[in-house]
Amino acid sequence: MGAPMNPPLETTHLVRDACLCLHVQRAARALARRFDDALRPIGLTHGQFSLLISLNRPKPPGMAAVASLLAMDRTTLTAALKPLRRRGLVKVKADSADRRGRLITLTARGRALLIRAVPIWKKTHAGVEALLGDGESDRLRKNLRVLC
Amino acid sequence: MGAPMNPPLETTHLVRDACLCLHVQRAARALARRFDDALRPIGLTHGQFSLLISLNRPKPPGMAAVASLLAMDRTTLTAALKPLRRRGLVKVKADSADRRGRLITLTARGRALLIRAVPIWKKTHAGVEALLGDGESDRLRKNLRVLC
DNA sequence: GGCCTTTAGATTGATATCAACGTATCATAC
DNA sequence: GTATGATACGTTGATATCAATCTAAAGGCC
Repeated sequence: MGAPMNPPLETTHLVRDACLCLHVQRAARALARRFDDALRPIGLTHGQFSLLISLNRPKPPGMAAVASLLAMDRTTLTAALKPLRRRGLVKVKADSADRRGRLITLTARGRALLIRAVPIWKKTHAGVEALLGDGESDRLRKNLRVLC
Repeated sequence: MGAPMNPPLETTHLVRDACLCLHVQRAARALARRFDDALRPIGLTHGQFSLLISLNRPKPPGMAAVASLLAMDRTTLTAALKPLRRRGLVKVKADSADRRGRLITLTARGRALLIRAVPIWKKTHAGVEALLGDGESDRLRKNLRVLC
C-alpha cells in the first residue's frame, strides 16, 4: 500500500489548465516582454514606466503609498528606485513633517522621459486591448482588481 | 511655447486605471505572495510549484517545451532549475537522441514533495476562486490566455 | 568530407522580488 | 521625561527575470 509514487496526471493537467496563479504569471511575463520591447528605445522597462507615472502627481508620495499602489513590497520599491535615482529621473527626500518618511519626486529629466514614454504606452496598450474581445478589457481589469 | 513640463494628470490616471500590464503585474505579485505564503511550510515558491508540476509527465520534456508552457525565457528556466537541482528535486540529463537537448525529470524526492504540495494548492486555489464571481474564473483564464 | 545555417542551452550582467532582520523616528502611557 | 510599542525605511541574501553573447551539436548544401 502506502502513498502513490507519483502525483496523478489529472492533477498536473488540472493545475496547468486551471491555476489562476500560473495563468496570471504567464500573462504577466508575456505583457512584460511586450511593453519592455516597446519601451526599450527610450531605456525604460514596463515596471519603471509604471513607477514613474505613479509619481506624476501634485504632491510627492511616500514609499508606502507607492508600494501599495503597485501592490509591491516596500523593499522592492526601494530597490526599484535605485537605478532611477542613479539616472537622475527621480529624487528621494526626507519628509520634513515626519523624518522617518521619504518623499519621492520626479525630476525634470524624469518628467521629460515620461512625456516621451506616454505615446509608446498608448500604442502598445491599444495593441493589447485589440487582442481581447469587445468589453472584455473592462471585465478583465475588474477581475484582476479583485485579486489584489 | 514648447512642450509641456509635465505629463498631464489625466494620463497618469488613465494609465493607473486602465493599463492591463500594470493590472496583471499587480495581480501577479498579489497571487505570488498568497501562494508563496501557503507553500512556505514545505519550502516551495509558487514558481517552483508550477515548474515541478509541469515536469510531472510520462515523458521528460526538454528545456524549450517547459519554458514555452510557462511562457518564460529559456535562460530564466535554466536559472530556476538551479536551486531545485541543488535540493535534489529534479535531474537534468543529456538527451541521447539529440545531444544538444536536456531532458528534465522529477526525482523521487521531487515527486514526494509535489504530493505534499497538491493539497495546499487546492486549498489556496479554492480561496482565490472564491474571490471571483460565478463563472468569472473561466472568463478570466480565457482572457489571460489570449494575452500570451 | 567541408562549410553554413539553424537549433538547444549555458553564462553574464542588470534589474525585480520578497523574507528576515536592523535602525531611526514618532506617539502614547506612565 | 522616560519607557514601550508602533511606524517608516533600509540592508542583506536568495531567487526570478530577461537581453546579449557564447558554445556545441544537428541538418542541409555543395
